[in-house]
Amino acid sequence: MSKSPTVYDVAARAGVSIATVSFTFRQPHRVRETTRETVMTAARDLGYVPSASARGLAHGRTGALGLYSFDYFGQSINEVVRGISSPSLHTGAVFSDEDNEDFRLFPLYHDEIQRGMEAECGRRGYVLMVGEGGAARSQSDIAEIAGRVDGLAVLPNTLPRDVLGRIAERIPVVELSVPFKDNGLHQVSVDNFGGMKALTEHMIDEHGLKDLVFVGPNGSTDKQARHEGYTQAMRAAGLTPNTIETDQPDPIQFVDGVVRNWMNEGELPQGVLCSVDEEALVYMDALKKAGISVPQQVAVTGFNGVAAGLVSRPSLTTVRQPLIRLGVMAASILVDQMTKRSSNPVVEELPVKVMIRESCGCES
Amino acid sequence: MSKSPTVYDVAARAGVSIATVSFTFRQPHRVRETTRETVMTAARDLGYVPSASARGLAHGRTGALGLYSFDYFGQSINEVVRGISSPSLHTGAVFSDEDNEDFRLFPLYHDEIQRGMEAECGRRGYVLMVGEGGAARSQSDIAEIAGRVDGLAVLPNTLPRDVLGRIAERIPVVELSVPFKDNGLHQVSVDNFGGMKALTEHMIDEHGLKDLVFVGPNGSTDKQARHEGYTQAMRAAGLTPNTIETDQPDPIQFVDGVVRNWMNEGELPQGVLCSVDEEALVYMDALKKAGISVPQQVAVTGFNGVAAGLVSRPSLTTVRQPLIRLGVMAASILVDQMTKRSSNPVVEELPVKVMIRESCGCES
DNA sequence: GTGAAAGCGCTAACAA
DNA sequence: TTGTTAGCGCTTTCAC
Repeated sequence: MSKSPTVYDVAARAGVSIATVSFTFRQPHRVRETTRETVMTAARDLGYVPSASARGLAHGRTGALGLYSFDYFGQSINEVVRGISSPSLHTGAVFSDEDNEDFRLFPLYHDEIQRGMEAECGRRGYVLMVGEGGAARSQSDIAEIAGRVDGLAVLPNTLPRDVLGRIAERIPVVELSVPFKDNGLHQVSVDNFGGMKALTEHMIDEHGLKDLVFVGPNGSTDKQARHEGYTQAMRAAGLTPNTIETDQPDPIQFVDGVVRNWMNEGELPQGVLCSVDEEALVYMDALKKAGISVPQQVAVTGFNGVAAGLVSRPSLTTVRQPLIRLGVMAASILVDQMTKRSSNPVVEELPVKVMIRESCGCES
Repeated sequence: MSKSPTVYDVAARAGVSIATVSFTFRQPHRVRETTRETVMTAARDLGYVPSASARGLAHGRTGALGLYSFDYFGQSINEVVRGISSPSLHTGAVFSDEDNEDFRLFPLYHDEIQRGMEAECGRRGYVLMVGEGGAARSQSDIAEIAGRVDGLAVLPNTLPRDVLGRIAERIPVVELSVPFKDNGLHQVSVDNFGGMKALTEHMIDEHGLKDLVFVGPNGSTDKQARHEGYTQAMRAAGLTPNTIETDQPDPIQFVDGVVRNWMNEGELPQGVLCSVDEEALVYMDALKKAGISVPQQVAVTGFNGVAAGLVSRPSLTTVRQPLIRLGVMAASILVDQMTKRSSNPVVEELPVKVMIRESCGCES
């Protein structure tokens, strides 16, 4: 924690000017080899670490990209960690570190997106800064991260539109997983509609199921497209769409109730198409608890393709998003835009893939 | 991307000096309310976002904490993402976004630690910067992140000791998940030894098993402590420890081979104690494929407590690490150290909890 | 190939 | 309460 050595210290020790020190690091080819070595040695001896702040200030760019995520559960993750609030599954997220809380299914897809960004950042010479918060955050909070990066990727339901717009005036901003909106921002999403439509068709065509119910929270942007895909496939087959909104504070309990209700009424659906994997896992559990076998009596499917769906029994038929690639693409767009900024926003829609596994009734 | 407005612009527009603008943001109570509003309005109108670089430079601190992770598979995640290299399970990590690669079990515990740091950062007014890389990274790469943060948390097997030491001279550094070493760095780890010992004892005492084999990669620091716990519990019960190292390029294939071998020899162990959950899941799969039932014929256990172990069938008996809390603690130590630096390194060992589920033979 | 010097945008004394 | 001013550490012309 002693005061960090600066270019001045290195320069003094090496007997050169600070410009030479700077050149040695930034444009090594411009300094004579002997000089370079003298400087490098001095730097090493001193334990010199260039100040990113100073560099950023002088150079006009920070060298960092930002990923701004929703907070978990529409509230600060801080509170969740403190155990103040009860977990919920809306966002596909649940968790607590409490010893007696066993259930923790994070929105794993967020992690994968981040990983993609991280990778692309590394490749393009940037570092990644992560932030989180809900739409409620104040403008100054946002500045906290926007002022630190040269480009920003944001997940849905995080920053209000006007704030995003303001940030976008300074640095490129890409929205992830949002349905197309012509709002001037760059966008990267996946084919939620097509994926869900294909999956629904699989259930109808391959398994001959007719009574298929779609379950999922509403309000979430990309889930709407999935719902659309489901609806369209059902209609095309002359079937009646049927939707249950899981938008409840305690999804596990809610789903148990739904299943119980089905049994009381004596009318189990033939298949439950969930808008996210985590939800599907909950349904599988609830059905199992109720003595109903999946997929024999009721088929269940998810969406996203998180790892948990691979190890579940039965393994989960789902639609896999290229999450890593989403992150890679976001970072890539940002970096590209920083150099040659295009007049029109870049809009990418990545393909998804239906992953047929066991829970739909196919032998895996 | 138009040039960002600065304090000067805001000051001009508000008809005040730049100091007043600065005060308005940093010490609002020190400016008259009317002035404050004038300034805020001007700032909002201009879309002013303070430059973190300039602030960091002037103030002497960046306001960011760093988390430096291993790269996945001992190589750059970049290559992994590009699909250049084949996944491996050593680090509990496997993955690919390739459509035809279905197997992706990330080292989820890393994500949870990060989440904890993120939460604590938010609470303490910091942002989180993430970086990754192996011991092979050059010093300048490291500066890339070390020069940006006020404190750094590092996962094992990332930065070489001497580099860490050099960084620690400038900013607090905490090592995560390392067995205690008196190296002057702050350390946060969990009771790997005790956890594995307790789990082994459970298998011996509750299930009456005697032929228990420990499997896991060697080399990994915290796995050694787990191995120790296993060994000690076995010895204490008068049993002979037996270890298989899974340190292979293709763990799935390797494990299949191990199982096949057991069958050929006709000597299945009664229990397989894995050093990480992901490995346990692979063993369960391999045993299942070989027609061996878990836990009836062979019990299997893991370590870490990742979410995948909850949904697997049978669910995985394991030892849960308080991962979030690890991250929280790391960030907390860093922030604390920045203000009142203690002379001695802070060394914390967090407790773990044995999670008895189905794969050990207990009815869950 | 190297040095001198002018900022980059902001903070924090110190003055007023 | 507000303004003036001197840096913070580095990059980058422009001379030499």
